[in-house]
Amino acid sequence: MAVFDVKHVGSLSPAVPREGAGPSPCSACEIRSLTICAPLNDIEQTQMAAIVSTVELQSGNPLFDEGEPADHVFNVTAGTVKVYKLLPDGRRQVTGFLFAGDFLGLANQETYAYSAEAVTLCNLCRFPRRKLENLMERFPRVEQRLLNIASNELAAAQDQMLLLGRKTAREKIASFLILLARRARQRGVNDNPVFVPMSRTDIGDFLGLTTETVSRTFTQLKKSNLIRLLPDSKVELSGREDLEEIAGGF
Amino acid sequence: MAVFDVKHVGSLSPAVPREGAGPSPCSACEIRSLTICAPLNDIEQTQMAAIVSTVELQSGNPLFDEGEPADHVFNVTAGTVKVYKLLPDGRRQVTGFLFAGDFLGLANQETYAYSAEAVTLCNLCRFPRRKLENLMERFPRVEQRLLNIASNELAAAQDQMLLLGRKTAREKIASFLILLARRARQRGVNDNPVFVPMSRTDIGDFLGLTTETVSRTFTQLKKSNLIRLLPDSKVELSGREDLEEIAGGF
DNA sequence: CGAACGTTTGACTATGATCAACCAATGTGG
DNA sequence: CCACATTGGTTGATCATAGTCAAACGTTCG
Repeated sequence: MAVFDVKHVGSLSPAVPREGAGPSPCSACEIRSLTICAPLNDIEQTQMAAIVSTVELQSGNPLFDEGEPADHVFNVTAGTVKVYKLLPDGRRQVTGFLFAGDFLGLANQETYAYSAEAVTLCNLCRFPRRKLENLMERFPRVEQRLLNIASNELAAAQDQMLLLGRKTAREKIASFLILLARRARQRGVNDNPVFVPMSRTDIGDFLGLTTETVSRTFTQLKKSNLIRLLPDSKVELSGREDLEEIAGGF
Repeated sequence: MAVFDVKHVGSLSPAVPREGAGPSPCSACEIRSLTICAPLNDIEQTQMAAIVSTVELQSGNPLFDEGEPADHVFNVTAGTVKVYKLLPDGRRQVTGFLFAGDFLGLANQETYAYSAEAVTLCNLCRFPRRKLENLMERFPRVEQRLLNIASNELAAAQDQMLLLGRKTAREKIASFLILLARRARQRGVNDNPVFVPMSRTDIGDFLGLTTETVSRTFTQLKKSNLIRLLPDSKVELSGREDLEEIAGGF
């Protein structure tokens, strides 16, 4: 029993023109510039559409688990996904939150090296790994794009190591809020108040803190008039300048 | 005044055959299978040699600093390099140690996002970023190789996040020793006793600990008969099985 | 209405940091 | 050649940040 629904977007065989009368969802894709499909022209896009399927994932449901065969890669088109690793005794490290446009599933192992789970209701494009690799042979620009994405992720990972290894709880929370705001801005979403869809536990597992410390630090920042907690998981960054300074470790 | 010496390996212009009578150092390269040059055939290798120069770097000297224009990428051929990021007040996070075969300098920014410095006497191959990019257009296998390397680094970064965010000092030190041993093994070097060329400060900055805690944890492991500290910066992993368990968080 | 869950707050604790002294090895200059 | 300084490492005493354990509160959902 699958925990998510899958729909095929294009025809399965490149020889057959795409089925139905309407255009493939890809041509209407509003976030293409953010995805791995960004460098494709119309013809190439059609070939991409032929191997892609869309996935809808309810909040809290797994996309895949660490150790599973890594048969697919994904592009988030809506919602928020978290990726994490576990220790045998249950300690968890969230290594990233993914939003619309973000790519997911890069690995050269046969199996996923981490688990992925929906934080909110999500939509994703799903590519069979093998078929995408074949396509990349023909479209080197997609491979370049992927290398570009990987480089960015690597830089983000290094920032996160600095945060985890050397920042205080206050600096971690400030950095986190600034990060969410920046990422919202990148995809053209309102960045103040910023939408914070994940739980205190998830935030703690991302920042190397406990939920209690996350909660305490939020109230502390609130009392300093640097943030305001609004309804619907929104946080107003009242003292954005100061938050940036705290986040930067000044 | 440069802190490192540079020698050109091949001719500067691809039109002119490589200078001198002897073969380029690349054809004698003992660690090619570990580097970005691995997928090159002889002809391609010659073109690569034309843009490469070699760098020797004394222990403690910088290769580049965060914020500098990222004009070159590097491949370590001998010795150990550390890469790190700093906070304004001097707090440091070492994000990685690099050994023979390791690639260095990936970034899509105009500037380096981190600093790199020699831990021991080092040799490196230096590639002008722009010229390598041009070469990659012609040799897509090098780009694939680079994507492969980036994927591996990303997986390693996620492991390190788990370590920094969720492991105890004891688990961090055990993980570190196991990591050094595994990496030594990968490049065909004796992995027990393992060579630990970096200082306690560097280890602490890599693991998110202070030098004192690193030192105390070493003595603690020593008293548990899991390791022995040998001369010449060697550490014997006496209880390797147990160390693996501790490192894994059991 | 009650159960379950996520969040907040409080009291106390523990892990690792800080501050400080000491030791061993290495290098320098008289 | 030896006194001395410097550096890296170890150990000790104390402290502070964040973790643990616990309780209460508010929301949401059967």
